[in-house]
Amino acid sequence: CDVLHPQGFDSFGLPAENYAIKTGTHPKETTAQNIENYIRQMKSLGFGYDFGEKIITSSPEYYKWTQWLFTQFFEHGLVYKKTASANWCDSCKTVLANEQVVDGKCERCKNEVTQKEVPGWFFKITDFADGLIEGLKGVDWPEHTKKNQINWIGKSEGALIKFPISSSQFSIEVFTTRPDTLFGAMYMALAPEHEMVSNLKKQITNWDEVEKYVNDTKKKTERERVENKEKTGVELKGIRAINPANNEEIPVFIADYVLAHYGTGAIMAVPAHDERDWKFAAKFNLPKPPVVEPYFVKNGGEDGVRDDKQTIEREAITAIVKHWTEDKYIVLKWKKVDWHTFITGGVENGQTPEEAARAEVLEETGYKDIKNASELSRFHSKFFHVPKDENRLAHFHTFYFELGSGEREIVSTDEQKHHEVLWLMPEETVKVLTPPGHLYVWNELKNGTSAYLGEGILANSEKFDGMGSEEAKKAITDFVGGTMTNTYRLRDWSISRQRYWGAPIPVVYDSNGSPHIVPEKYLPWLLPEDVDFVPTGTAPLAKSEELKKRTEEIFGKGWTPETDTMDTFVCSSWYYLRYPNPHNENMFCSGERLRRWLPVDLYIGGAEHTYMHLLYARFFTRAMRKIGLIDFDEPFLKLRHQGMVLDKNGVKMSKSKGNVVNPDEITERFGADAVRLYMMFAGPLDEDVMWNENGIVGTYRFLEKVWRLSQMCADSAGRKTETLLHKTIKKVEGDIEELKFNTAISAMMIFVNTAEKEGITQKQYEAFLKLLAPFAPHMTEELWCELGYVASIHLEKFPIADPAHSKDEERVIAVQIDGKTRDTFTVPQDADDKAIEEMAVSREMVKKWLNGKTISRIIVAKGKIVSIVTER
RNA sequence: GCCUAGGUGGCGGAAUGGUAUACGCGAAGGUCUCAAAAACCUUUGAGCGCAAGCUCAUGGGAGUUCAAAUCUCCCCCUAGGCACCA
Repeated sequence: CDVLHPQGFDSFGLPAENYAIKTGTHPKETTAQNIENYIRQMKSLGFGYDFGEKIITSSPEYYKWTQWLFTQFFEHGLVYKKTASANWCDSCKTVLANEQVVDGKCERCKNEVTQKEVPGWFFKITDFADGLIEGLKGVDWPEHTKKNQINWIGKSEGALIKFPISSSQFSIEVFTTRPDTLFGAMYMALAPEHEMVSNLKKQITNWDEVEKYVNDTKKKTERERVENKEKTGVELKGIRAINPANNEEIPVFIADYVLAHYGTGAIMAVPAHDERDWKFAAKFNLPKPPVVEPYFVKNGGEDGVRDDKQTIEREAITAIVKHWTEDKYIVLKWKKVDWHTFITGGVENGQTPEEAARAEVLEETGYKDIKNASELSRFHSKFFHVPKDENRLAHFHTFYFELGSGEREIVSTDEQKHHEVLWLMPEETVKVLTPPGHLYVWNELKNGTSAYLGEGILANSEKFDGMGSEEAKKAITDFVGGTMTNTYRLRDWSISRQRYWGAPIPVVYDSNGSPHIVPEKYLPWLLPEDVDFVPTGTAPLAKSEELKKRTEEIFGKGWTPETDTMDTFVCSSWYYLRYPNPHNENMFCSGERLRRWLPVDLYIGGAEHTYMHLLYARFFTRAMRKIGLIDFDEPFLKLRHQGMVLDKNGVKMSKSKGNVVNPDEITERFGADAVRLYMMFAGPLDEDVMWNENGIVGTYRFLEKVWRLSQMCADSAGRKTETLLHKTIKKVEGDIEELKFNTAISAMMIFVNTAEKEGITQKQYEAFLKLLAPFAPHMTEELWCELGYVASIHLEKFPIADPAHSKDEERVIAVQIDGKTRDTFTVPQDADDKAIEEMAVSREMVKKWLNGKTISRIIVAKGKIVSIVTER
């Protein structure tokens, strides 16, 4: 079949620009030189690309279409302008990428970096969030890559709820995934950047403190806010919010753990059911009342809920009882069922739960001297009560009792029939306890109360008490007039860069400052060349007289050009659509060629592209389909990752570390084929490869053996060689299909080692050379020529494995006795399980090991293993 | 802190429920040689044993199974990524 295996150069970007700044050479020139060198090196390694079809993203021929796509997106409402916070160096007057910020300082001038609102163009990738999640179902990608993208997009289902600010006309909207916990909201927290902070300035009585906190936050990079473990914040004194569920006033804080760009930039804080809110509330002495009580449903097992049985709902108690002198606790071991529990029982009419608990302790264990009593958290539980033969939905009150002495009454024989009273140490208790609810209260007793994050049954929530979390989410949202909605952690894609070496954004501004796209007939909107690209604090393109003149000549006096360039990820988000038709001057790609070649069948790239490139490319594909430019949703049907090459200390190779290997030098020493083989042999494709020159010696020797083998071809050879040849063809073919080049090479090494010993015919040797040809293209071509062929070996068909030849006459059977391999023997290939079993038990070795034991079971597995199990 | 992927000889790795350590590197001994290099042959997980062979070993601990590097749970460590996601 036809394969399009193209190669291109993503040549815009910061590294090229930095290199140009350093050397004073225009990036256009260095880029051209580098491309030429790369192509030469790739050719010397025998890479079979068609370099006539190459793409260079920094060429006007290509970026014309990058710009054209921008204008298409613009016209279809997928582009907009807004300000967003970015790392800003006030000394360089420039935006910095996270990696250019070192310890909160600019890597170039060491000036302190602050967060600044910077205007820029954005692509509406969030419009496609659901599709980007759904689309992953239909593609053959590594599971972990899919998982990572889904987590990155981060869909949360929740509600928008408004909290009025008392004695003002304002209200603040929050997004929450847990509207069921609204009655437990004890404070609100706003991102320090939240617009309401300045709106409410007049009413805030501690403005100085608030302003200082806002300014301090600006000094933190988002990363520092993330890594800060201690929760900080400042209360907005003089401001109170009203919890719309119960109309109670709660304090309002600003806190940097709340991020402006997620949700609404404001949260309702429920200390009892969120870990961060719990910590924050603890620090600021705020109450933490629980409003959701844990609910455990037991499914499966002896005590799992059974659909065919009736369910009895009742109030219940459970009690943890501590020994009067030792650190031991009462656990009941049940007799009719495999249960270990604390003391449990029902609450009778007229009893308080505590009375019921005390009575139950007395009844079941006889102990009566309860010295200290305290109440623990409530929980709910649904399970099948084996002794009572019915499902139970029990609402538990839990108590902790400390005994004062061992004073005890006699326990009725009836109770004794049900369970045995054990006194257990804490570590034993944890091990044996059956009900999850009991483990939960035990944890609370031992480790103190903490935030309960799960769902459950509502309490302290007025008329919603007793409702399940799931149902309550909608009910409470409706009750306060909120709306159910989804939020994503994915943010819109900022594509503006204040740099020189990128595709100019094809936008001009009229004299009022309103943006207009550059019409198609003026594309490519060329990157001006009369620009000093050394950074001076103004955007490089703003310094171009030519660009200014061009804009005025075309659009009129007073019109000005956009001076930002595009993020290079824009260029790389659609290049695969250009590959089938790279020189088309009328379209980004003809419809015919799109249908012929796309989507991409197999895409190989590093795992580091999971969140950016791969997501952006998928967004582009979906956006272009929406516009009607293409007719598929997913650009890459099958994706596999390749690993990085590390130096021998396991460090990523990079120019800045000076640990890179020059392919020219290494090819000179070992030859391209040995280097290629080593790279493939060193490990699985998707794992990193440690560069170790000693390893190349191995593949070099292998190639020498292959060469020598050409002198050893005879008229006939052992049957072994023929069998192995067909096995090897099958193995190599399958491994290539699965991209397991390391094991394919291993199989070929085994073949050569065997052929050396067993002999080889010319026909077998020729078949082997064809197998090796894709791996070692140069040497196999040479040998092919020496054999007298005129046409290239690379035009030959791949050998076909003959199943009739790839089967051995015999196979080896292993015998395991009680799980240990004790003997092996060979049987004819066609032996059946019955015969194998009979042979196994008649073996001397097997008889010896079976000496005096009775066989209870014999398993013949996959015609390979006989497993004999004796009675124990 | 969170997400993802890993942890197998001296080293790179093989085996995805069925004889652990394929293949390669390195190392030791030998053949050839005046010598060396190259090449070739033998050995090479640990321990015990004259040997046949036995015991132990896939980060640690528990479990499921006739059988676990492989499946389940807990813990430890390493790498990569990260935007405290309400």
